[in-house]
Amino acid sequence: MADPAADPIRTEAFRLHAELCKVLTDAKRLLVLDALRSGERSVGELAAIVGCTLPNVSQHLGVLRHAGLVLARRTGTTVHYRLVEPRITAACDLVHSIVLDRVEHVPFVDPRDPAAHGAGSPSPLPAVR
Amino acid sequence: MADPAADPIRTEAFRLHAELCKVLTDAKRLLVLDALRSGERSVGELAAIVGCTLPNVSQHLGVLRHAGLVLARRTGTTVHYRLVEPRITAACDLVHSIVLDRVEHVPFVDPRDPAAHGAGSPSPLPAVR
DNA sequence: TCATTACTTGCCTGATTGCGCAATTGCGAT
DNA sequence: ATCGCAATTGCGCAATCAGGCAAGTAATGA
Repeated sequence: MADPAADPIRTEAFRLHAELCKVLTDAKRLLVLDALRSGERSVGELAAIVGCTLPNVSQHLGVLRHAGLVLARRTGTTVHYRLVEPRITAACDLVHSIVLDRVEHVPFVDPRDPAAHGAGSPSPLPAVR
Repeated sequence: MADPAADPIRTEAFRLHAELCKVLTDAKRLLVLDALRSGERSVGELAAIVGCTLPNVSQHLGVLRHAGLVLARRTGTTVHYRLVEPRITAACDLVHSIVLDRVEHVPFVDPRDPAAHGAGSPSPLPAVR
């Protein structure tokens, strides 16, 4: 049958792929990656840029570090982070361009607006034909 | 200050970006997207390819459809799905290449192997310097 | 109309995730 | 040694998510 779902290393590759994508599912982590495009940043700087507490950004950096997307370098008491995987940046650019295309056509809706419900569901399902 | 974290539409863009990435955090959904590269597939076919139940793959297709990554076309009783966003495919290729590079250097470890612990954590933290 | 095939949706449960807060570590200076 | 700053870690809570199962819908054929 040559069932593609039965190939263990292929399955494993897609599992790792999904796991790597999980790292990119937080807006703050994406902001961190974006901030690191311009070069090294300390944890404190990143906390200020992202706009959250230092422990919080540190945890996010831990996730990114564990995933091998950033590298830490210590100087005295401060730790500087930098990007190590340019392909992630490229992938983020692609996804981000999709999002930007979409917000272009849908001017802007506040996600907390209770009046905007049912407006964000494309292609429900074809009824006939 | 021009605080980048204070720009609401920028923040919203990254929120949507993160949300779109959430769609890609399931191995089965990635397998579905991969299967659709070669053309349209019915839900039943995809269930067989991915190796799960039909309701399960249908739910995943619902997620992909809702995210605007696939489109459904009905013919009789069967529904055929196809890709609509080539940039997602390209982004997946990039991330997948990273994963493949990594499994190349780490032959293969079963994720359920209890003997392989602590082997998958790169760059713990720089101690000194 | 009734049965069958193909697919979708709803509901429930166990597992995961993000965040705030407090405690801790690591390092430099007094 | 001990104080202080930078960063990390542990813990508990609320929210989200994947998967299985049962029920519902849509179209075809008898």
